[in-house]
Amino acid sequence: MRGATLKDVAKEADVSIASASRAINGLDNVAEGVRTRVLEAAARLHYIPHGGARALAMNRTNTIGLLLPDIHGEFFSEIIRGVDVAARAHGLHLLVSGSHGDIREAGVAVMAMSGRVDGLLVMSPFVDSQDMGAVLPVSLPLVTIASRIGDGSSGSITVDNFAGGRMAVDHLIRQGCTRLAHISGPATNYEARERQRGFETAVAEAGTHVAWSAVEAGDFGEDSGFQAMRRLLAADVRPDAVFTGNDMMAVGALFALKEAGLKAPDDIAVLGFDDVPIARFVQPALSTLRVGVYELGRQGLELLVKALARPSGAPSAERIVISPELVIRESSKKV
Amino acid sequence: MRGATLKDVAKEADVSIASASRAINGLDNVAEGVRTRVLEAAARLHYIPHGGARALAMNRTNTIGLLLPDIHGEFFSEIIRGVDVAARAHGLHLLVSGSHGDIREAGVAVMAMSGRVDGLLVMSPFVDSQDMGAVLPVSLPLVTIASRIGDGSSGSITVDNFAGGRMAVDHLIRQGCTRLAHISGPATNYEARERQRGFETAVAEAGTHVAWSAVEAGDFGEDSGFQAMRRLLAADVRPDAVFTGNDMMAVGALFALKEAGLKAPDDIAVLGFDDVPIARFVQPALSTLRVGVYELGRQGLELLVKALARPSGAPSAERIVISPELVIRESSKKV
DNA sequence: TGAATTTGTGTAAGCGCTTACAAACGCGTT
DNA sequence: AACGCGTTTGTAAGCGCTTACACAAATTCA
Repeated sequence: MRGATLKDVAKEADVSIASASRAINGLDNVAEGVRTRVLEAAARLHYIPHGGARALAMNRTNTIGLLLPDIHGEFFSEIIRGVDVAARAHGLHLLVSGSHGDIREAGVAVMAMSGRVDGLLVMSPFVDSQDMGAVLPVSLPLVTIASRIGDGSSGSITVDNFAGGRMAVDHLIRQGCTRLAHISGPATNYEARERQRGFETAVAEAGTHVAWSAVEAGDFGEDSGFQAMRRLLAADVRPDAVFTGNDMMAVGALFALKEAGLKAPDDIAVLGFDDVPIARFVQPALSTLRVGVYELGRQGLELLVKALARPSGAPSAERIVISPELVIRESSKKV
Repeated sequence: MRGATLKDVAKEADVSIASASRAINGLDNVAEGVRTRVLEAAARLHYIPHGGARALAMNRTNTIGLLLPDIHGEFFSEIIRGVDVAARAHGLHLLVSGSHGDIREAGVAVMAMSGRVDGLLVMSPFVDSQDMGAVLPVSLPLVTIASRIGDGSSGSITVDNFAGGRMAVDHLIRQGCTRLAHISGPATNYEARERQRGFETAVAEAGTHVAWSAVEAGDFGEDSGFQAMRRLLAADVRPDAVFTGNDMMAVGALFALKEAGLKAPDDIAVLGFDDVPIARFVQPALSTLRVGVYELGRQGLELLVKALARPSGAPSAERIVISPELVIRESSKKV
């Protein structure tokens, strides 16, 4: 049972297809009689407009494409939610594509979206995202989220990870810690690198306040945090504070601490990054740098909507930078 | 800079638009010379096929619509991920629409998807979802996830919440508990009702094994679990085991317990439902009934793919029922 | 060598919709 | 009665693509 088309409705109402279209879209240049006849016919036939066809004819899909690296965990759920809520407010739909391990895959996804979306919201945390520019269609308005794609022509919304790294060190020093360690995220991740850079910069600037510092490699996964903390504990000199590249690694680190019979924050203060929901529930509750992920998604979409509204020769590529916010819970509170 | 069209490519390669189409789509009835000429021209012009137009012409969008009640929290993130991974494996795209408070909204979303998707994956946990059938277009293949929409014509994948409720009671009794309480989910939620029904049925069947039982109302939110547990504790007779309609309420209940200076499982055993990631991290680690949410999404899509492959007069509406799995952690371990 | 294929290519008719344009129909004016 | 005007309507040309069909060219086979 193929759905009825506008042609069917027009025939049923005994008017031209053009009039039917006008009536259905509520244009005002239609006689009342015709309008009701068309609307009744449409109802009778269970007519539902064909979005695809309409999009083709109007050259507007009312859909935006959302490209994510990997839809895993609370982080992405929040991004999607932020984007979805904002999109819905603007009457836009969401074509989502996740799980892109690398740029090539993302490129394929972009191709496939071409002609189905009015704009693109892209999150690509890979360090080499620069090259992404080559893959993206020039003709589509684009906003990047927390990515390094800095081709300038696109809008972007990013988190100030560097500042976050510095805030972490400042906080830890203020708690009286002097031996700081950082468990870093994957080297291929731009955000992870920035956080680490913030850490290192702040440590360097702190001068004598920091007696010792180290960086241990992790990969954003809980277990890598666990392992890294173990290594830290096994070494000659132990840190009295550990700042991790994200919350999940902090959770892992907390477990390693417990395993070693140590306690946070008394023995070692622990500070995460992101403020995922779990952070509130672990023991001790995890101090962290909150990133308003929902806002990231929401504002990202708003930015894109603005870009869409602009005449096509979009000049001003707006940029938003969000600062992380220090959330002090138990795991880092020494005083 | 509008993107190049097939026509442009054809002109550039000096062939007919039909040949260009064939070359690009890799059909075999094209001379090698023509093929390379077209491909080169396409590359030169940065041609990207217009998905929308192709969909219209072929009457196949390679997109499936995903309708969710509300994209919140880990649960939905996992569903989306399951669906996305499976979709990608089949070369399908995902048009996602979330945050549907009620059926009317969902209906609007469905309309908007019409003509943009080949099939629909719907999750609508509302008790009155029966009526949803009216809203859904008859012409589209449909699979429901964890919903009550039982119009028979559609495939479905559901969780055996009733069985889960019974398993909860069985487990609690086996731990030696005799005074069982249930903190229920919202009455408007079909899954919540089934879990409760399982609880009540099992209690009734347990005869003298259960000395006392009660049901306290919650709404799936953490705080409602907290409040409900408080009420339970304030009453004359206290339960020695509490089974909650989902994990978040269990988490809230755990906090209420802590507030009252009581301990789980020693004073009161606590058992949740869902096995969200947080369950592993709370103190004590939460026992729960695991629902393979990722699998729910993945298999839901697989079901839909099967339905799509079937000739349009789809007769067999396949149904899958997943049983929850008891995950015993600390919060319910008395022995 | 001519007929019967087997290619390869172009023409054109859609897919379901919107929308410029022109035609048709009132209507009040002169 | 002829005119201009504003309102309704239908005709038709797209949107960018696929694909049935027809036709020409390059085979093959008797």
